[in-house]
Amino acid sequence: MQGYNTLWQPGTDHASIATEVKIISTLKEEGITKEDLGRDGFLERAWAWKKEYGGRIISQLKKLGSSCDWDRERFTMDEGCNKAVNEVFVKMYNKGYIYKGARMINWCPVCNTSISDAEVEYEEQKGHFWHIKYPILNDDGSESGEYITFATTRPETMLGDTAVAVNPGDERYTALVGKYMMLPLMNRKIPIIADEYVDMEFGTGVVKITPAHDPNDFEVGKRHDLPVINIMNDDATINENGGKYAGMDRYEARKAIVKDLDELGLLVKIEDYAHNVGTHDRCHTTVEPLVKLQWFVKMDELIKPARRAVETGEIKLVPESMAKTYYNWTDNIRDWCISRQLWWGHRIPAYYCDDCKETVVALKAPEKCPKCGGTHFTQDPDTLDTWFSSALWPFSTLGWPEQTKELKYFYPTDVLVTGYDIIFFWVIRMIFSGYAHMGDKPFKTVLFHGLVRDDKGRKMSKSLGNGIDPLEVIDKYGADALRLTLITGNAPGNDMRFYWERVESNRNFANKIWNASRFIMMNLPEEAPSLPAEGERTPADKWILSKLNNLVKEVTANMEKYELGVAVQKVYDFLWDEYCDWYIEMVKPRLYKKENETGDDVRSRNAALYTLKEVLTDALKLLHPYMPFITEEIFTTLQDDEESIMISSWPEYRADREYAKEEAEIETVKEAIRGIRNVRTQMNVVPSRKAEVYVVTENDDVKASFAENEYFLKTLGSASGVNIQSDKTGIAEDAVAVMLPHAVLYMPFSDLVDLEKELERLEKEEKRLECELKRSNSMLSNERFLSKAPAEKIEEEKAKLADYEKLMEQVKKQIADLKK
RNA sequence: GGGGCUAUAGCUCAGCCGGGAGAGCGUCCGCCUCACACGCGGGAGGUCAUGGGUUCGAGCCCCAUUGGUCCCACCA
Repeated sequence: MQGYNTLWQPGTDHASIATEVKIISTLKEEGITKEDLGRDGFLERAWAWKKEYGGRIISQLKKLGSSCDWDRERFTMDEGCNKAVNEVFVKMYNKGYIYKGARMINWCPVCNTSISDAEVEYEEQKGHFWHIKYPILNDDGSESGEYITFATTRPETMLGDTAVAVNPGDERYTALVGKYMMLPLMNRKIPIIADEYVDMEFGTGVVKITPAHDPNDFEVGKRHDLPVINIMNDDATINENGGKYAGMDRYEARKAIVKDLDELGLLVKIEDYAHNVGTHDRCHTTVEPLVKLQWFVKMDELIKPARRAVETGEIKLVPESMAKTYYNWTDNIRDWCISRQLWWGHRIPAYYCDDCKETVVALKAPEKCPKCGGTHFTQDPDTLDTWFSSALWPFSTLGWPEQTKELKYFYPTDVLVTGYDIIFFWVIRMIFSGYAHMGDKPFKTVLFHGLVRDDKGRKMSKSLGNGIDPLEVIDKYGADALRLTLITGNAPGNDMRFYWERVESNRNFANKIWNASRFIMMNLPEEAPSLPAEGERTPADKWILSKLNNLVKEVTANMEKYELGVAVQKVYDFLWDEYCDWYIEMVKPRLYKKENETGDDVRSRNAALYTLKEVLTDALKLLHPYMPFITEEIFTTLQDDEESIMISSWPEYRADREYAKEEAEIETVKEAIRGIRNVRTQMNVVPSRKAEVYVVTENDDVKASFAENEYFLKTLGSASGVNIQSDKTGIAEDAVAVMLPHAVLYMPFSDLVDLEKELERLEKEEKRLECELKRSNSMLSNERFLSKAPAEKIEEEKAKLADYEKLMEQVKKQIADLKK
């Protein structure tokens, strides 16, 4: 395996709405608001709550044997990381990457706070569509007597209208574009403009534009340089810009305005209309879009190196398909609004002179205003977006801007493992921040995993109550089983559903390994077995070594390609099927001490024990990344050479451990045993009833290998005796046959077997072979296959065909014999 | 509205480079065989969403359609 310098970085905590909301709700129980506490008091409470909450988690982890410690946890909001955040903010501001600008935000008039898009809940409400008309003016300013009609769900916002828009392609209105109209009630002259935003098909194809109170209108207003007239106070009452409606609540004003328009004859009609309205998810008040000054990061330049890094492969995304999503974000990037109207977070290091309102951005509060010399400043009340500090995580947690030795060693790190849902929020921002402030990428590879959902495919959430507490899972089935469940069962970047059954089956696997290890340790002598001489290894020993050797090669390759699920599936199959179900069973007879032991018996037992132990040890190493606890426990008990599996070397592929001959030999024997078992089950033969087995083959190699491994047919195939011969001499005519590519096994079941059933079975086999022969023949007689397919594929197919033909011959002969 | 992901056994999912369809769970049959019943042995079960195309050959590559799902934006 390649070496990694990945650092398990300290836990961090960031400004977050969720935290603030949580704390506010705990305060609510005591009947106080955050304003009652004041900013400092609030932060103090927040810290206390955080510490208690975090402390609970840590004490649980400690119970599970973790060495984590609250004091060692480091928070981004502590002094060290706060310093990095300020440093970055000031640097970017001075370079012109951070600016202040107007932006539409969601405002909750009841909570008197701005809320994030994520906190806006759209609910369908029954409302009305008010159809209104505005009088069109002649060029000299007099009323033309013509009107333009449109519909609105929010008539009160007309007080802030600064235009009316139509689609530029809409022929109905082409002549009107550029003309002016009189805004009723306010007596303001406003233009008729053309903008793509307007949907010709919808309503009358006319939209009134209120840049200060609608996000789309705000964008339209920017494009056409329209004035932004704010008509509302923060508590959603009409302000002085609303003329005679000033002081009214937004809904009162709506009523009054509709009434007044009606009296002027400008209200065309009212229709019922159901539409989605944004509400605050906590108090369900209808949110009010308002224009406020916010801080922004200018993205067009900063994003370039981040896009290039993935393009050139300097940063690798796994799976690669995530690049599509990545580019979709980089190519449609907009300036990043980084200010949040919260208290729990990094406060923006911008200070305003109390006297001249000059803005000073600095690491510390300035003492003297550079413009007027004033000495009193007020810091900007806003905090930074969670992701602003998170974006600095790869280096801020390592002590930057100090050039610490951790920073030198761990930056850039190798792999970031994260969920695909935060490609935009976190991954992209870490990447561009890395290039901007460190001049280098933060990591070389990003490995994306999916999200864990519940068994119905829903996202786990508190409100649904469908979350799974990992500690509960660990309590029931163990941390290893949970880890294995989360790593397997899906490909990188795909979501997975959580099933208790899967955890249980992985617990069963852990149990299987545990029992296998117990069996081996039971049999290990006081003195560790010694390395056997080459000749002391049986074909079975070499077979399992060869299998392990290939496993090491494949698993290593898979892991280096981050195919973690595929890799562990192979280890799982090897340990359970090959090692436990076959090798241990094969080796058992050699382990038990006999009465009159020869030196060969002792040496064979030693070889078996040595092989059992070495194969298990290496397999445990392959499994360790997935199931660290059980593998470490077994490893340290099983051997004394190394202190911990964590620092042991990763197994390596060895050319001298390729035992092709023995592998083929044992596979044939396995095939024979499976065939025997199969026949016995189909014939309903009780396991206690042994049967004589005849191996008929003309091939000397096959004869030799059956001779060497005949006792497996006795121990695993319930054979009373094994006879190896070249023809059917001395075998009952009605013996049951098992077809192998290079031999036929016969079992004289005459008195147990139903002849009809046996014929049925053979005819089924004949049918299967017919299909295979047909397929293989058609491939090999296809000229285009022969001319275009690679030579090795053709050879492979020819060999298969030969095997099928041989088997077919045997089956036909047996059927004929039985029919006699 | 924009952009992803996805469709394979009854269920949940693998399937690496295009070359005879796999696992776990469930189900059926037989077994408490001295590591393990959280187990052992054997079996049944698939038109790889649909329709085209490329190829000697498609679960895999291309196009279209339909269903599921997520992210972003949002309907005057």
